[in-house]
Amino acid sequence: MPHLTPNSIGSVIESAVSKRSLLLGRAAHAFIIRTLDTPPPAFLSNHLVNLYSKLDLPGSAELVIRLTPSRSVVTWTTLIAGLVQNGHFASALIHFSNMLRDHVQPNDFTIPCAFKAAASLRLHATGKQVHAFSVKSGQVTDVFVGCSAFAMYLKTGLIEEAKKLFDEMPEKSIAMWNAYISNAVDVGRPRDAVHKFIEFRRAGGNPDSITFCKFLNACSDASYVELGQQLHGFSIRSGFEESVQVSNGFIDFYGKCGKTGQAEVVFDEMRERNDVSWCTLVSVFVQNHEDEKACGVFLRARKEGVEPKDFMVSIVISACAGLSGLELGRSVHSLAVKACVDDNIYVGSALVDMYGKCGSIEDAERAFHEMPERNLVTWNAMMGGYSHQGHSDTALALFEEMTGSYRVPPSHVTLVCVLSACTRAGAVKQGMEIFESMRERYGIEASAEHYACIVDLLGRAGMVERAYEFIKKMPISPTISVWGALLNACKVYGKPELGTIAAHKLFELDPKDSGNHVLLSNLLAASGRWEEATLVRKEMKDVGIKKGTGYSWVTVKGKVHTFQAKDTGHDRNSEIQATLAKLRRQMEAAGYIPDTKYSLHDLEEEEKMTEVGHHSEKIALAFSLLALPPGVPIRITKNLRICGDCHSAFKFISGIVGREILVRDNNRFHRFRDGHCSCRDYW
DNA sequence: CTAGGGTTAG
Repeated sequence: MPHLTPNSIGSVIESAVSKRSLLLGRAAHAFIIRTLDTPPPAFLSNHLVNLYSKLDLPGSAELVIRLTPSRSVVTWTTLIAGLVQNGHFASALIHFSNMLRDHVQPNDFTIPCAFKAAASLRLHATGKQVHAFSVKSGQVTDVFVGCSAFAMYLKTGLIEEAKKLFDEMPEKSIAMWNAYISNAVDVGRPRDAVHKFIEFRRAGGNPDSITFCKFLNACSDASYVELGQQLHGFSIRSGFEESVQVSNGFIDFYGKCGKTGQAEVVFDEMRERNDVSWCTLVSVFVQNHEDEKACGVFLRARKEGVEPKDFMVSIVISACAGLSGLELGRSVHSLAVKACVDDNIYVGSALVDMYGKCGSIEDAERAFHEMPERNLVTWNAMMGGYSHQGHSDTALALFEEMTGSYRVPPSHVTLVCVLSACTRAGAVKQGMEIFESMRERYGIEASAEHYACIVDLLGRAGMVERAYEFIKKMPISPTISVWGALLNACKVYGKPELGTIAAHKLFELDPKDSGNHVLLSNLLAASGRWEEATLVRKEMKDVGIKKGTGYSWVTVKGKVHTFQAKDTGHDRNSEIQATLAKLRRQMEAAGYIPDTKYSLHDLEEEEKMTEVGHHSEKIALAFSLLALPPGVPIRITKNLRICGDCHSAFKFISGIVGREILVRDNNRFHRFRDGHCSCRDYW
């Protein structure tokens, strides 16, 4: 490289920075040391500081600074800006004061960095000092300086100071409006954000891509669905159809409003996508419980060569949790290890959650213990896993450990886990005590979810009337899950009157749901109130509510086998039928009597018996017994709730064949072993 | 060679 001039070395370093190539940058640095005088020209030192601070090697950058006698404002600012960009806010502030001690005056590039660092650390006193400095030097009126000072006051919560600054600014850049709107969204005041946007438009402002993104967040947070849709037209007219960020914002907005179809349309129509586009679409499907679609988009992304980063991996793992897809979950786990993202706290928490929901508590524990750091979500996931699997005592012990020795303050999610663990353990007294001390001890206001837990707690313990009295005294209006818990208890303990009250509340709140009608009708039938039961069925038919088709599925060697009731379409059908017949004989010998009230059709008794014998979960079980090697636990997933007859049949079968049977239905998890189920009181 | 406001999650 004989012809390299200092100027061209500068360009080489510049390109190393833009390509983020440390190798190239180090080569240039070595070349400088070998061929040029020490110290090199000041501008080359600046280039080197820029290189190391952008590539997040602050130590090397500091070293270059120390070896540069002619440190200028640019040298210092380059270092500080790099530190801020890489999130090292405290060192940025330390170097800001080092710079002052070095008698170098900050310019209007330096001060915004200092404001940003102070704001990110919520150091309002430091922020005020920087502000005072910029007033004295006359720099506040600069649009960048003023805007960053304004943003600092917003972030540190000094709203009055922020407003004063806003009004005093001679020229308001769009960044100032964006900072305002964005802050309103961040502090949970989306309506303020919307009002500010309208004020901005009245003042003649034209939104840019950042305004659109933040405004969309405000729309979804405040459920302003129509406003967001109107904005879609406006954004296209303003020429933002090509903006990847804005399109990503619309995908997210439509997803949060439950319009997954629209979200997909926006995604499909994008000419260019980045990995955020893919992640957003996957998470849209997960948020709306369309986990299969989420996995489908993920596989498509893999095919298109999108790198599996921590973000994507954590979302896909939660999709696997929703599907109870242990095999797929394991394969995403190994992908996470290969991509070196399994150390990420989001990924780790998602793994704990996934293994817990898939019924593999040992894997959940392993993932939990292997995590380098844990946060509240990690603890919640582990506790949820234990509680879900019926290990109530372990869940409660973990709660003690978390709040006691680890001093992690619980969230409302934690308390839902704890209360449901109490329910499973039948610990009424303990559960009530925790519930009543929530506000005082943990500063958590009980939400409808917590009330539902208590109704469930009392209901499952057989105190159905007390549960109803409890609902009547609720200070907030009871939700679907509250009445659902009561109806469930009425079903278990045969309380047709209360059950009818609960069910009718549910019909109002959730008119399209078929499950509640079926539950009430079964309850009435079981209590001998045949006419009322028939009436509920008739009502259901009249209003046009259909019971969704029930599916059960199992995964064998990575292939998913799906079954419906009375399914005869599988390749191994004749073997399946033979297994079902054999199982029925063995069960009957052990004392099993088919419970025909779970047959939903108007048939003769004999036919009903045959029908319940061919529910999708039984077929899936027969197939699993054929297809899986002996001793391996059988995992069945069902999109509806497992039927009561199948539930008792599975208990018998688990004893007869000596196998563990794990069923994940759309309500809960069942582990059948040695003639028992982990949910004991459920049916 | 240096700057403000910013899209995705458990």
